[in-house]
Amino acid sequence: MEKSSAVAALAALAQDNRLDVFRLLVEAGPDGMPAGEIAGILKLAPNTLTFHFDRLRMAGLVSVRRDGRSMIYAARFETMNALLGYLTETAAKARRMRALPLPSAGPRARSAARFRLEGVAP
Amino acid sequence: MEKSSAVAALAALAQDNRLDVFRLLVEAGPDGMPAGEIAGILKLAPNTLTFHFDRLRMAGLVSVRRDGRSMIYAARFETMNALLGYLTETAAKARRMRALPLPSAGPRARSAARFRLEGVAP
DNA sequence: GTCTCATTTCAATGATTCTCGAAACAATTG
DNA sequence: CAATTGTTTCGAGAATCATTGAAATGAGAC
Repeated sequence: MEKSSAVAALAALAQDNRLDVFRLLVEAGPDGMPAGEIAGILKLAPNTLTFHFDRLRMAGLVSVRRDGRSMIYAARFETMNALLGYLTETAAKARRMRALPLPSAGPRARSAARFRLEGVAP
Repeated sequence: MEKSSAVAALAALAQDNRLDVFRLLVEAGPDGMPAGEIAGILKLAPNTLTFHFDRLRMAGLVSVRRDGRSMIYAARFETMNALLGYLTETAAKARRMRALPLPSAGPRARSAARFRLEGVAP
């Protein structure tokens, strides 16, 4: 992931309502959730929610599809994984540069950066 | 980590210059780096840099100490780890709720969320 | 077709954000 | 002490952001 994409994704998540929306969509899984249901749960005005969806969508963090008159939004796990990768990548580089400190000093070994969000975005 | 802290940290990192600053500080390690050196490398006006340091500091992502007339800024790995934890936590919950999909369908197993940034903030 | 439901678009507003120039402050140097 | 260096504080300005109310669009129901 490039820096500009990382900044976009971070900015998209750096807002109370949007973070709530995204976390709700992650819980909902790959099938997503209709906009109206999210508006009901989070008590957000529909037009305000559209505004936030746009931000999340521009950052590649959610996808949309139409089902009847509902719009179904879903989390894009791929992008979230890429963001987490970008954030831990810097740490990995730093670790390499600092030549593996505390090789046997500490009781428990430091684990390498590993993570994965599950799911497939449509 | 609480949601408000996560939003604060995300917002602090969601800006080009600040992300550069933070990544530079992560590379610099626990000993940190003087403000002037960062200003030189990233070509930022000193007062602009102070503005960004304040954001990062308010979010708990960096610490400061004075050394002579230099201010030494250092990344607070603890906070960054907490943020990564917060972000992956949601995913873990979602995974549990969706009852471990693809238990043996894929060739390689999905690993649990594990990460760690190294270092100790002063 | 008309009606209703779900969501989006548009325009306006107050709040924040980022950057800059000028001035102030702190600590070392001469 | 005055001069210099490194950084912060202050004030201002343009830009972006989040929210709102009103109107428009899209799709199914009657």
